[in-house]
Amino acid sequence: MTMVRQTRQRAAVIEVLQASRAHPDAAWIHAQVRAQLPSVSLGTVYRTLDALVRDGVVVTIERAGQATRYDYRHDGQDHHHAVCRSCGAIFDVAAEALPVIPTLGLPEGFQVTGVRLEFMGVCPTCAGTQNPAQAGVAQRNHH
Amino acid sequence: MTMVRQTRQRAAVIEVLQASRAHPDAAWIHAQVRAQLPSVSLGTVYRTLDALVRDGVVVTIERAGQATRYDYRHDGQDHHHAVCRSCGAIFDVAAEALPVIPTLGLPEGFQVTGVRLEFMGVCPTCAGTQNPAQAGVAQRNHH
DNA sequence: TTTAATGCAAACAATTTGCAGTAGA
DNA sequence: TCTACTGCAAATTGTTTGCATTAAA
Repeated sequence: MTMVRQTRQRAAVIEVLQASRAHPDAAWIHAQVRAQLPSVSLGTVYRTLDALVRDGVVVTIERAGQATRYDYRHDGQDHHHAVCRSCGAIFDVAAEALPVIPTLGLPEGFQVTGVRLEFMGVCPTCAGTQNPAQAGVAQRNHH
Repeated sequence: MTMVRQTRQRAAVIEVLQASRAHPDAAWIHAQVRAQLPSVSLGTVYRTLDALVRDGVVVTIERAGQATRYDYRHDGQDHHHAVCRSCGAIFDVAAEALPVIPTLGLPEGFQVTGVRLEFMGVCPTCAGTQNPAQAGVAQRNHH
């Protein structure tokens, strides 16, 4: 039987994740965790995040060439994202604001474990400016 | 004024894209293009694909650590995807099968240019087998 | 004790970029 | 002609992996 172990580093990663709604990436999470446990490696952060994603506790926003952003599902609440094409800022969109998406048109027998909905577009700041805002983890909802 | 030029390599990339509904990645597209124009570089393929994505002609499916898959929007028709977590197979889901998604709950002033909807889950083949199918470009809708 | 989880560093792979040369307009 | 586009190769960068060690159960 496989056995999942409760470790200090795993707890730290989860804690950082829960405390942030800024859609952090692995490197940022790593830095935060190191403030508590200086010896934790980036590899461990990645492995822990993978496990959390598999468990459905954490959701990812993946963009080619850019670091994956991780999003803790607070209270198991579903929500979706609006991603600015220009500056990379990510905004939360409450799932309640959207209708339940029926799983029609799927291949016969496909078992859905999660739905990912992303609105691509231009955020208010970038829409109004010539020079787009700088993307970053710290900066969020920059409007 | 910027000027977009019609080049042989760009035409070849578009042609390959239009001919395939298998959600190919850049390397596969490159190989196909080279069958016609052996000198075309992978860099050019990437640059061309980027332009097509910007123009909204092509849609991407991005997964961390894996190659981005490119999907030509035939007839400008919107459609979404079902991605198998186990083998990576990608299935098309007709947009008609889904309700129009209202853009409520978005940040004030966010201009939506595209919606990306992905059903994550397990495909019929992987659900029924212990050992998952091999993911690949050639293999599509393996049920 | 048993073996999952870790830290470290090296390996990998996808994508981007600088630059000199090519070819559309 | 003019300059967008190309090919090439090197550089980046996010992510994964092998292995000896540590620590949770």
